[in-house]
Amino acid sequence: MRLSTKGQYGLRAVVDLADRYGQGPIPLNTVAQREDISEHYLEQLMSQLRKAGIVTSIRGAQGGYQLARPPQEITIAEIIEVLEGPIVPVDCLANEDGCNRSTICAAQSVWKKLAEAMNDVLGSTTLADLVEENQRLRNKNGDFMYYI
Amino acid sequence: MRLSTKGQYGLRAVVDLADRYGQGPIPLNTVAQREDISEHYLEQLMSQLRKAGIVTSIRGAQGGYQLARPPQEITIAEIIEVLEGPIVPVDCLANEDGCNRSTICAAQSVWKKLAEAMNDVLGSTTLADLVEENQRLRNKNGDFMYYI
DNA sequence: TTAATCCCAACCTTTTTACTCGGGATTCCG
DNA sequence: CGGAATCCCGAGTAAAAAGGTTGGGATTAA
Repeated sequence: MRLSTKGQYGLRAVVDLADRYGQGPIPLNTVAQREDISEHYLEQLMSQLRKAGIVTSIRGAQGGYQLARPPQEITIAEIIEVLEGPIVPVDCLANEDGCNRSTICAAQSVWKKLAEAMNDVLGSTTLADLVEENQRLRNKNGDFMYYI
Repeated sequence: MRLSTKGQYGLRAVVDLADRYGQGPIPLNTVAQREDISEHYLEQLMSQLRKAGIVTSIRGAQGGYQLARPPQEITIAEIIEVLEGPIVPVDCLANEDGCNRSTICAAQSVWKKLAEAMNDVLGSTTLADLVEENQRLRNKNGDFMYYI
């Protein structure tokens, strides 16, 4: 019932990008350092996110990654789905064919309700919400950021 | 983001017992056969559920397992917690100490909301609800059961 | 006494996780 | 133009978790 580090790292990295949206491409090594994630490993996650259209990349010197869309248009559900697959507690909800017991399995009803609740939360939260949360945390910590 | 088979099998087995609550102990092999689960593997799960006070066992011939309490007093959350650990999407919510980034990590806010939603669903559904659902499914399938 | 049952610990195989490694392709900058 | 900074890609790998299996011991009803 846990996310793997892919989902956790991936979200942190994307929030990091969201925090700097509009400031041009951010090289991966700075994200990796700030978030304390292995750069090479993070690279693999970013590759998936790029192919899914969540971030874009610019190669070469002064290159890096940036969000493909404004933070308020990217939900957490989208990000997690890319990195962890469909947001469902059991496989038989994800596979079109379903499990062979679906017509006789009461358990499925509770898994359906659970899947719905999870998607509600993750689908209604956007990166903009987390950027705002970050702002709030920074203020609370008296750790103000000065932008030039 | 998926339950392991422990949670899935375990719930199915317990629902099976709930369906027969009040009929005395049910031997494990009949549950295993009905639910199509390896008997020895299921045994390990039942052992955990017994130690957690969800089922009781009676040894010897004519023995078996039964619910320790009426179905309406056992939530799905309880069962899943025994078999899968705390119902949280990330470890840093489960460990008392939390992660070392907790004061600066916006991601945690969304994981908290998610954990809450999951616990709401699983904590408000009881085995009685699933027994009822089973009844409904049986009726829909025209598969009536006759009890002697 | 015997068959049915639960109880327990150890072992095993496969898959997944969480990386690391090495090198190639682009692009900016001086 | 050359070199440094980047992203891109595929393979390899060690450790952990998943999903069991095996074998035997303890209890109890009939």
